[in-house]
Amino acid sequence: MNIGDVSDRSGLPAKTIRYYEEIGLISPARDDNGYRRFAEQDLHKLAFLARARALGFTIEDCRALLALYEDDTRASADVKRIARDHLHRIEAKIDDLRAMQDTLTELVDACAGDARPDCPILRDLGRKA
Amino acid sequence: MNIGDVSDRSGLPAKTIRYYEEIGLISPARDDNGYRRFAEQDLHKLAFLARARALGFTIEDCRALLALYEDDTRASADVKRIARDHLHRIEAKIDDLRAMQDTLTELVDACAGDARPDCPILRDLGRKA
DNA sequence: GCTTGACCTTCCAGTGACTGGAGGCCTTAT
DNA sequence: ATAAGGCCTCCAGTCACTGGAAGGTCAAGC
Repeated sequence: MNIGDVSDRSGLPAKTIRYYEEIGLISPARDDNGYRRFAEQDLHKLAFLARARALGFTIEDCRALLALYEDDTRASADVKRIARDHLHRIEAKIDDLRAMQDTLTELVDACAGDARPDCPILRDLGRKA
Repeated sequence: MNIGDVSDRSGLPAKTIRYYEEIGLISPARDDNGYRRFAEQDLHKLAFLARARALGFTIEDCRALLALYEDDTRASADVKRIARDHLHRIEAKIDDLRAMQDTLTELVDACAGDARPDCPILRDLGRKA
């Protein structure tokens, strides 16, 4: 398979696949013409990475997860720790965003949104702390 | 006021304040020795920026909001549009994170987290699509 | 007057995870 | 033979800072 094929089958842009090779997540073989030649195993790794990234894991998390995935002697506790830490970060992020959402919703609701200059949003942003 | 004073009073790191000058959000005066000299008005702008950033507005949103803030002939509709668009992006982001949270919670709960290699998290990531 | 330490300055590089584009080689179909 | 499309590398840009190096300035204490 060339890069276009694995791109289609993994859903990852070719650019991203090249980037993953550059940072050492995958190591596809090369044909004589310099083209990357992907085996099924490479595709499988890319699909793994695509799903891990879709769940919001960082690249370094992905690197660790992939290493564990390929290590038959792993302890599931190591996987779980990575996932739980990531889950906590997501929950913290949600909390932050919810706080912003609450404030913004109030402000947007309070703003007339007409041609007049008076605006509770700007009043809030410009208030003395 | 020197940069350290406005940093303390606005809560923004000195580095960030210099950066805001570099990208044209503020234009503090300069003393003969080259030090930035901040007026109360500069501090007020920085506090405005700090609050807008804390609500998650992008720098370009902040630039637009600041321009509206200083424009007596503004229409509140323009402010409201920026805020509402931003609110929608936040809500979309929350939805994305919640979906991740749901999946991750399931996976973490399903994983024993012990010394054995068997792991539902990795099984999920490595499943054939 | 000198030193010390806390400020302040600019400039450069790095972050994360790509993404876009230039310039050029390779393959396939007409 | 040529044109289209796929592949290659390398460089730059994204966003909003952040860290650090190298050096100028200022106030206090000896």
